[in-house]
Amino acid sequence: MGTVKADNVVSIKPVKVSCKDCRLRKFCLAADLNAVELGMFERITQHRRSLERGAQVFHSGEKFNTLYTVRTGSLKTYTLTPDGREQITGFYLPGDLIGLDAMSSRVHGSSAEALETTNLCALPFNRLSSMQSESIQQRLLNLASEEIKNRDQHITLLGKESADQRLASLLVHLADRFKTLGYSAQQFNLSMSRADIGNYLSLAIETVSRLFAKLRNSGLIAVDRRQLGINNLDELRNFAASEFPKDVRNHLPTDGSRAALSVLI
Amino acid sequence: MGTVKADNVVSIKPVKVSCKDCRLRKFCLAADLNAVELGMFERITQHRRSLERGAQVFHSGEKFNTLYTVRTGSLKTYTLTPDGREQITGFYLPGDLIGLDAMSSRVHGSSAEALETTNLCALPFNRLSSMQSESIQQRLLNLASEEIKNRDQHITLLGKESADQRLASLLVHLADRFKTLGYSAQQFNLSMSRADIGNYLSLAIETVSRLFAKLRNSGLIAVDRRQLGINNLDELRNFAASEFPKDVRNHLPTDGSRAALSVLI
DNA sequence: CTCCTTTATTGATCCAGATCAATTAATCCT
DNA sequence: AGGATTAATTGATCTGGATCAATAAAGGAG
Repeated sequence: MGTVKADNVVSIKPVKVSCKDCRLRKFCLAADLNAVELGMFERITQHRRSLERGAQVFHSGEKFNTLYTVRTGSLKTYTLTPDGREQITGFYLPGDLIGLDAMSSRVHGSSAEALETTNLCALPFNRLSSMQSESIQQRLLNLASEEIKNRDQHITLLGKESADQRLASLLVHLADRFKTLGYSAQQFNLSMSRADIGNYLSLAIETVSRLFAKLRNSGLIAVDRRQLGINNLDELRNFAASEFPKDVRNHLPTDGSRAALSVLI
Repeated sequence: MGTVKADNVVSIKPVKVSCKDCRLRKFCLAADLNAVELGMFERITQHRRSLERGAQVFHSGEKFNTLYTVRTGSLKTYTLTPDGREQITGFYLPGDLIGLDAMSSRVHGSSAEALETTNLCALPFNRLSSMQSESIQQRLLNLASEEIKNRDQHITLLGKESADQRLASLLVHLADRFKTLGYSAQQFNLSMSRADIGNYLSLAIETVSRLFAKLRNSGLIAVDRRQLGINNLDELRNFAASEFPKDVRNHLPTDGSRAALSVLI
C-alpha cells in the first residue's frame, strides 16, 4: 500500500458504458428514472474515476461536491480519532453510493479509499440537485435512510456481539451483498486486509486471524489468504446471530444438530 | 419503569403552540419554510403526542408512517439483538427528528422510548411528501445526512475510545447540545439511567458508576444522582479527546497544566 | 534469481473492563 | 408510614480479547 497510497494521481476519463445498459442501475441513484431523466442524468455523470488500491477518493475535512457510485471494485470509508487513528465505518461494493454523510455540511466527515482497483461514477451534487428530479430526491433520501439503518446495525454489532459473532456477521453480510449483486455467495474474495477487518470490527488483527482459523476448523468456511469459501451459509448465519450470550455458552447441548457449532464454542 | 412501560396509552391531543412561534422551529423540518408553506405544515402537524417515562413511540418491526420531532423531554432509540438484548443507538433532545431510518423500507428498524415526560410533534410522512416542498425535502436529506455523520462518530467512539473517554465524550456532547438549545451547558439533568448510559456506551453499569466517581474526584464534574454539573468543560473536552492511547497513559508528564487530568490517569 | 517489505499466523502473557457480590439510597405502592 | 422494588455505588475477582513476540509466507523491486 505504501507508495501507492502516498500521492496517487487519479485519472479522470470518460468510459463508454451508458447508464441505460448498466447492470448496476437498479442499485444506484438512477434506479427509478424515466428515459428523459436518464438522459439528463447520464450527461451529468459523464466523468468516471479509476483508482488503484490505496488511492483516496476524498479526505475528511475536504469540501464536498460530488457523490460517487461504485461501479467495480470496493472501498472503505473511515473517520479519524483525535489522535489520528483510523476507524473504518463501512465497506462499499458495486452499486453503493458514498459521500451521503457530507451532504448537509458540504464538508466530508470521513475519508474513502479504494481497497483494490476500482471504478467510480462521479455525480456532481449541485448538478444533481439542479435536475430537480423527484425520483432522485426520493432515492437519495431512501439511500440515506438505509445508511442510517446499516450504521445502527453496526453499532449493535460493536456493542453487543462477541468477537466470533462479529466476524461471522461480516462474512454473512458480505455473502448476502454479493448474492444480491449476482455473484456467488459461497465463494468470493475479501478485498480488505485482516487489519481492515479488525479495524472495522474493533478487534486486533491477531484475533481476526485466530477467528478465521476457528471458523475454518469448525468446517463452516474455507479460507486461504483472501479467498473465502462459505461451506454452510445458514449455519454461519445462525452462528453470527447465536442466541447464546457469553454466560450461557458453556451450557450448550452437544447433541447432533449443533455439531459444527460445538467445535466453535 | 415497570408498569408504566407495559402498555401505556398515548393521548393524542392538539396543543395550541403554533409552529410560527415555536422556539425549536429552526431545528425541525420546518426550519426554512416560508409563511405559506408553514401554514400547510402546521395543518399537517396538528397532532401532538404526550408520553410518560417508559412509553414507546414506535417499535422495531412496526409499519412506519410518521416522523416525530421532540418538543420537550427526551427519548432513546434502540435496536434489538437476535437474542432480544437492547442496544441504544441514540438519545434525542428537543428539536431532534426521529424515525428517519424507516423512510426507505417503511418499517421501523428501531424502537423509541421516552426517558421522561415528553411531548412530540407527529409528522405524517405521506402528507409531508404530498406537500412537494423543496425545502422540506432538502431538510430531510440534510437531517438524514447529519444522522449518518453522528452514527459514524458513535461507531468511532465505540471502536476506538477507552471507557473514560466514552463517558466524557457523552457528557461533552450533551453539554454542547444543551448549549445549542439555549440551556446551560454547565448544569443539566441526565434523563437517562446509568444502565442506559452504559448500554449506549457499551459499558457495564458498574463501570459507568465508577467513571462518574472518577470524574467527580478529579474535580471535572459534580454529579449527584442524575443532576450533573460540569466544572470545566474545556478540560473535560480535552480529556474526552485525550490523545494518549492506552499504552502511553502511564508515561504522562504530571507537571502543572495537566494537573486535573493526572488525577484521572 | 535474491533481498526486502508487507501481511498473516500462532503462541505466551497481560489487563481494562465485565461479572459477581454486598450495601445504600430512592421511589413506589398500599 | 412501612415494606418492596428499582437504581446506584463500591469492592473483589475473573476473563475475552489485547498486546507482545517470533515465525512464516507472499509479493515486489532490482
